[in-house]
Amino acid sequence: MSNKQLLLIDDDTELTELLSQYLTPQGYDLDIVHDGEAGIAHATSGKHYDLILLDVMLPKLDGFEVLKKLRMSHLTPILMLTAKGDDLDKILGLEMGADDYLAKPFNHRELSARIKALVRRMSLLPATSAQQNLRLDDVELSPASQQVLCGGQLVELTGTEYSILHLLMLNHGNLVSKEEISEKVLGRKLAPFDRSIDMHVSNLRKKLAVFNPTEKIKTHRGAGYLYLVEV
Amino acid sequence: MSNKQLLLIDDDTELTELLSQYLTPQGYDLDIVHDGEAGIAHATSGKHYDLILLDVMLPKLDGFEVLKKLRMSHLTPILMLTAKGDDLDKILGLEMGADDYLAKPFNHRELSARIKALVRRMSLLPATSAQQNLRLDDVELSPASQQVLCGGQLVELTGTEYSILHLLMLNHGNLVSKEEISEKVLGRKLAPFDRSIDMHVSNLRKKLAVFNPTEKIKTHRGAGYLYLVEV
DNA sequence: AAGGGAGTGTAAAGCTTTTGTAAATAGAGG
DNA sequence: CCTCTATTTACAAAAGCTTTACACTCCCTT
Repeated sequence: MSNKQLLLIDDDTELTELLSQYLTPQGYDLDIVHDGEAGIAHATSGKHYDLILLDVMLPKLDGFEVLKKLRMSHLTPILMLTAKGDDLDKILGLEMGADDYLAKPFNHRELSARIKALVRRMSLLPATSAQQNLRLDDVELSPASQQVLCGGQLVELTGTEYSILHLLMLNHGNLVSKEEISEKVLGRKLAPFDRSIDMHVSNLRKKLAVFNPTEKIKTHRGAGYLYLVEV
Repeated sequence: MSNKQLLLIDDDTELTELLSQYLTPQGYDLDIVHDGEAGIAHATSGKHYDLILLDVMLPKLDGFEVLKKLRMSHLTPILMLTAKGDDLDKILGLEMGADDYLAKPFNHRELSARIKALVRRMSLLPATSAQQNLRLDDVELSPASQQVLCGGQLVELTGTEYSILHLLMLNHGNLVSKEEISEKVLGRKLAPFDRSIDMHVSNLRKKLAVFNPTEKIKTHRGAGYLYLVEV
């Protein structure tokens, strides 16, 4: 299982065939689908992908739509491919959350190098922990299903609550500022009188307290929040 | 959150000037150097950079050399720029550890989008809790969680108390004036009859004494405070 | 050695800022 | 239109910072 798992979403079967032949010998396991809906289905199926190669021109759901939907829940690196050499496409793609962009027709070795660079970058850092289940005391969070169990009981969280809990748990024992939560979870800068984070944390505490009244999220006034760990 | 710190290494002053004008308003702080050696010097100076923009054609030490040297010790994302649109160049750069590669002349918006993508990707990773814990005798201070343990027990400090203790511990054995405390911790000049610092120090002593009655903060009348260390 | 001013310790009060949370509102997706 | 979430609003409560007040201490002066 040391092979890197890639998901290729492209309707050009000639190209996918070629890439498969090219990338497989280099130590990649390639899943190939030919339309946007299938792409989403695979990417969210629970299987872990190290990288997603995403074509822009796709049947059913175009690449940008796929990107947007995936980014709502997944942080998997995405490299976009497009037939158009159009700059606007690039910029849109990158600003919407893609990690890299390559215009067709591309040099296979460049694609390979870019894949390698992205995978290397991601694996150098504890980013993989973002995909792993997290368990702290009686709270268990599973990124694959986006579910949280507290003492074995399912806790019904909204997407945002889940993301905040995930961020806090990833950084357990470390202070996480509201600025950071806002930028990483809500994707925007924290505005002066924005109380959203407070509300989400409040709701999160309320939901967790149903199963275990022990306070897990500590407030550091003026600084942020901290997920407590047993010492 | 504060501005992202970029290091631009390029000998083309016209271009660096242009990029500076283009990127600064977008919320980046740009340090610019014009040769490879200075680039290495800056990158390894201890200052944290979120991203390094590196030209290939450089005086003294070319971009690939800089890349190779930097990668021996640093994982800072590197985006390479080059005048040649040569695919081989790109591949080489990426394989040597660059994270992205852009050929000149490039569209500024594409550069901006690629910078944003890299910075975004990096900042999604767990916060760098690089700051080191400080431990003096039985007092242990952890910058990551902004918590203080005394004899293994958590001491509940306010933000200001924590900051003052941090400052004193950093300068343990050295006198720290009230002026300095006021400016570094409270962010203002010490006013004539301001007793705030005295109060904070008083509270700090009181809280630390709960766990260990040994006096740790000594007053130097008319001069400041001093964190005592065992000899 | 006594007196007194300046600096310090600290309790308590006052004030400001931040946070918790219920409730209203806005918005997305059916 | 209904439902589920996210955000905004509003207000109370809490926490923290500063000010005030007064006792005490150091040290210089006489």
